[in-house]
Amino acid sequence: MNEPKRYLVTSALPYANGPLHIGHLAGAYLSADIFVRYLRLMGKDVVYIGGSDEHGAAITIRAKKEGTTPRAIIDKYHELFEDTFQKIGISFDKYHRTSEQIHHETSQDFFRALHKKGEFVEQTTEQYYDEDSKQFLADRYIIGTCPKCNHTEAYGDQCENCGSTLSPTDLIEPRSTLSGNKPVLKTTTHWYLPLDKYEAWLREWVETGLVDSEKTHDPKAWKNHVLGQCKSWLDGGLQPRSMTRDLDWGVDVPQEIEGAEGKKLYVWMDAPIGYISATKQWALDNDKDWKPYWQDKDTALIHFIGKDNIVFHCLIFPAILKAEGNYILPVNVPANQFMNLEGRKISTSKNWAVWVHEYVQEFEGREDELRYNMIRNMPEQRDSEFTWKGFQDTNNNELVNNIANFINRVVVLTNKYYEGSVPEIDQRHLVNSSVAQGESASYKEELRILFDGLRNVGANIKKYEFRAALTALMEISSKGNQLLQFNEPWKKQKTEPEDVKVVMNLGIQIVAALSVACRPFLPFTSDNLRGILNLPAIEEKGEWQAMLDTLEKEEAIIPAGHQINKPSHLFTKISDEVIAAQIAKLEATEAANKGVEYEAVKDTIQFDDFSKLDLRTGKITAAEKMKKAKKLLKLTVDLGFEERTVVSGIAEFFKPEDVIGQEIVLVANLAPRKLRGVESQGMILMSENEKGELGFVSPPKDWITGFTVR
RNA sequence: GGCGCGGUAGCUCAGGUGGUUAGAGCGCAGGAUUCAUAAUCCUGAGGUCGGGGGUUCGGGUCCCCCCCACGCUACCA
Repeated sequence: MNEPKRYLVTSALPYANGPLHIGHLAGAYLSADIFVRYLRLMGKDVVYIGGSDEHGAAITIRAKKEGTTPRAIIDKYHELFEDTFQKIGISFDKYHRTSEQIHHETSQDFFRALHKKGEFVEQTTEQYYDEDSKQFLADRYIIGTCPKCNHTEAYGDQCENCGSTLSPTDLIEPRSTLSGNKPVLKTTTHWYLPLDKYEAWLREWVETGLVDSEKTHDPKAWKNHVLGQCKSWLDGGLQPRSMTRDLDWGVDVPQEIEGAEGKKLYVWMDAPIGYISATKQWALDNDKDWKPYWQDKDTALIHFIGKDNIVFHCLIFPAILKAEGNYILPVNVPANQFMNLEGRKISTSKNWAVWVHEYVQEFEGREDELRYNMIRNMPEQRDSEFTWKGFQDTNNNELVNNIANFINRVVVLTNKYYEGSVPEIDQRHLVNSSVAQGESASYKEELRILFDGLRNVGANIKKYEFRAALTALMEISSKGNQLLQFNEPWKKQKTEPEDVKVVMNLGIQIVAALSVACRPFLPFTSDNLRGILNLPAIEEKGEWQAMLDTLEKEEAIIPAGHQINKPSHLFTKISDEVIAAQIAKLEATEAANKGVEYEAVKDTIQFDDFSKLDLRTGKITAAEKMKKAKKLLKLTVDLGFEERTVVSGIAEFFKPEDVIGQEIVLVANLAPRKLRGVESQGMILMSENEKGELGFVSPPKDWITGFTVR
């Protein structure tokens, strides 16, 4: 494949429902930011797109819960996202939002196009409709009595009391959460994308890179886990997926289409199109044409995402793009895995996270320090881990001791020996090689080493191997330290000043190269370093390429005679106290999470209701693991007067051999139900603690089985 | 249960198509050095490459089985 003419790079749209944490950064934003900054530095035509994902039922439900409007919620998070990204240096060309008019129009146009081409399959089903509110009710907007446990507040998709997965029509006495009225069943039509029909070409595209016999990407360049995940879905057989929902918050299905009233686009149809509408807005703002970026075969489209989004970006969105017909498909989807925090999964709901907006506030001016650690531990091939101790170590050992110290040494010596003026050199004077101790090297040979080092950084970035690229960057700095160490200018200055000039000139060239090469990773440091060197700020317009061109000719990047500024420290150490405070913050979270939360007592029932239950003491006499089920055990329960077979979801906590002989309480008159092909005749009472662990509710030891409990 | 990515030095991780004594950074030990934010440089110790079989002259690398962690999915009466 040829070098693309232009690049369109996207980062996953964060959902406007909670703040950004370090996992987001490490997953989809830093990698993309490094990539696009590098491309810009190489003089490439690149547009980097992001935006807030502001639709979907979760936002409406949250608004309802907090007594506010969806609009207020999305505004709050959109502002927070924009501010946070800007402060941590994610260099979007356009950070947009899906609530904008242009986005609604763009996604509706997409829908129209697919509808017109007959790509959709229409399917009509019966769903609940609220006649007062005049709208169909999403599963979560219907509550009623659970058919399984008789809980009166079960949702249409799930009963939170017994955990059953439900469908709204399962509910007894359903009522609308909007009006409280009884909803009526009404037919509704939805538009399905027949993914099953696209399966063949999707498979060929993913596995070989061929679309309509044209090579569009190299599958070997895709990550293993991305290919594996795609193949897993393809092998499982793709199902038609509804592209519309009966909701009141989202993009309207184009109203001229029959039956569109009250219908919204499915968020996973609407959100990725957000990349396109944001590109349109960028083009309007900058007087450009958006179309080549999405429709020209010479454009490389790259989606940076976390592993949870693989199926949408590698199968569903490409299917939508191809069905429309005018669009290119992504050349790569370099999904990252997840980043854990101090040994545990990051959890927004448990507040187990390092929030980026808090970091930029508490560590103002230390944005690059977090970026550095995130990149160094980026979960490129497998899950990785952030620890505050590790953060301190990488800062103190690598940023301070290696790179900042090297730069400081060069700047201090240049000021001391030459009053800050880059020394004129005589190239006949050789230096001790920075890479082979004891051997000598010419000025030009050392420039070549620097050139190779820079190329190595760039090559790794283009391969999406950002950790390796960062290591390559640090190697340049390490070689700088070696150059000084092997040549000892502080000793030779008195005896061989001409040799020292060559060494120090090289030192300055390396520092100047670092000011460009660190840019994708550490943009703020790049600015600071340019200031120390008294060089113009980087605009990310081909500077890296220009530098390579110069070095390839074995010429200096900074000419002799250039005046640099006084030294100042680029990075400073982070103390144990600062780290301890952050760890204490996490420990406080942990302590707060440990506090026992009691569930609210349910609605009062009458004695009659209770007496409907027939509870009996029993004893487990046999137990075996159910095949093809992780959580299920098949138990035989002795009730004295009869034996029952009960299937129970306790396999994660109890081994079959451990529960034999266990005395239990059984709901003996629960309607039987088939589970994995086995009829379960009753339900064993279990108590669940705050960790979700289960324990038996038992009668006294050696109690007689079959007795009633009341 | 099915499918998928992983399991390599104390820690974090590299190791296309099988080939001599398995690598890096941090940490640790010893030495050199003082221009620099006690920073830097050199040397060294440390691994039965998750476990067990197999193919091969030769396996971290290929095949089979098992174990562990994570993700997707089914499943908690």
